[in-house]
Amino acid sequence: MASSLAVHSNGHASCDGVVPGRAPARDDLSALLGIGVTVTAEPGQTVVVEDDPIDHYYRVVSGTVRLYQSIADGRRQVIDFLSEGDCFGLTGVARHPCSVEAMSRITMIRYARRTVEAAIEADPSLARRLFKLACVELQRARQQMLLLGRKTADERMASFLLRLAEPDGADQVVTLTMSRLDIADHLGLTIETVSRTLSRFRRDGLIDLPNRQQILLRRVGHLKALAEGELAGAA
Amino acid sequence: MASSLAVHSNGHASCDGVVPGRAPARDDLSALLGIGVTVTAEPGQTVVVEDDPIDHYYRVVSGTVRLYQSIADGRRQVIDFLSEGDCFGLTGVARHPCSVEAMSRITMIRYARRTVEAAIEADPSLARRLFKLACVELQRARQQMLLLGRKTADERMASFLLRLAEPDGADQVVTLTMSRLDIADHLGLTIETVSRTLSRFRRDGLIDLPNRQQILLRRVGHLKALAEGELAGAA
DNA sequence: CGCCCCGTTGAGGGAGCTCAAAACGAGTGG
DNA sequence: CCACTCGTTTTGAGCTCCCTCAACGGGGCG
Repeated sequence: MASSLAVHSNGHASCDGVVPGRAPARDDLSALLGIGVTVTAEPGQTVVVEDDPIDHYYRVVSGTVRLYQSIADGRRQVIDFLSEGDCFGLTGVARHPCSVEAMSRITMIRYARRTVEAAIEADPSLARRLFKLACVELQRARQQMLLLGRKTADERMASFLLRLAEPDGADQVVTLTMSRLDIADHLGLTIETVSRTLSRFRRDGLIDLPNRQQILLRRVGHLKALAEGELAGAA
Repeated sequence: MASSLAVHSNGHASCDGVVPGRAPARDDLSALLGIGVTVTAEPGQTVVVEDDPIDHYYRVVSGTVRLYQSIADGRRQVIDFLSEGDCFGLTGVARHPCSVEAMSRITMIRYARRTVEAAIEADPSLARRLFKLACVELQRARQQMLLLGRKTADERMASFLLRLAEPDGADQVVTLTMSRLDIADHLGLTIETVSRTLSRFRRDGLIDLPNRQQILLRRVGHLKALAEGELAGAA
């Protein structure tokens, strides 16, 4: 299942602890690490396989990737979606906790694990920043645990849409970079439930669906109430 | 809902980023931080409230606590159970991502946030260790996401039992420090489903239930297969 | 044009939830 | 030692939300 990877230098690809760094800390590492190896991959290609030993650290330059875990019969949990500026493979554990797959044609910069460790050695403040990044990721993961463990399909969908929208505005347009299947596997639902829920949101005037990639949030307040579970017994 | 806390010095209590450190790194911090303030709490008392600003770092000395998140109508997701040697409140974010509640009479050592930050300043290697701790936590959180998003009730229960057992042996005795309700809220199930699942496991010879607090694992291999989702279509 | 993939919609079923009651265990007081 | 209470756990019966299975629709591409 692990596919080859279009790498500019050599064909090997592997990474690590998977602490995707979000925007706030984007530049920190790249400045310290200097030049890495540019790597590209095609949609569907596997960059990293779960449980592989960790050899590299990656930073996404363009395109989108998904982090996921899976079990025996193919069930899959999409942990997160990463895009430009996000990182993964920062190590704290020996083996990859997730597989990483390209969702589009992607470009990444790859650094050897030793390079990163040397940089940490050279600049101790780097470790602190990595720690903060990891804490933010942890917070995200825990919010997702609440979503997966205790929210209804409607609440999951609303939470997901609002997270994609991020900067709060009145009429938000959300552009989906992932398929319905990816969304389903991220929210612990089936593709049909995702589709049905979106359709019902549209009928109820919560959103518009101009096309398959875009969603217009019409009643953000209502969606927020839904996401927070405040409309528990409502139609 | 936030209750007072029996604190030896003053009555204030609050903490932070919640990176519970597991056994491997237990001693690291305490050695560096020196003496903290001893704090005790009674069963059911709230030590930290979600979204509170983070002021302290805690280390559990005795007893058990639960970390959880909750939403409007009282639904609750138990993130983790912490016991002797585990830590929480290591900061990387400004506000508590979880509430923390005592499950038994507990003793903790509390350090001011500044103390911890000064220690990090003094010994840069500390940040690296914190980072690794956070990565381990992240890995746990992600495994739980897979469990919550994609596993059946049986698989969740089996996974949970095996995680409590940890050091693999033939006939493992697991002692539960938490109620059925806590288990349910950790596994994203109801108390009834937890109870029914355990009863069925007993009928099927997978476990014994000598009393309400103890579980004897009889067929560990079978439980493992269940936990990994390898018995997807079996009775 | 025709194929294929993805998304949508429909009908029916089942795993787990809800509501309800009984069983159990621990603590308390007579 | 027993009677009583109270909280937790177990068990039962019915229902619901979401899943499964299946068919249809539409856009992209050869």
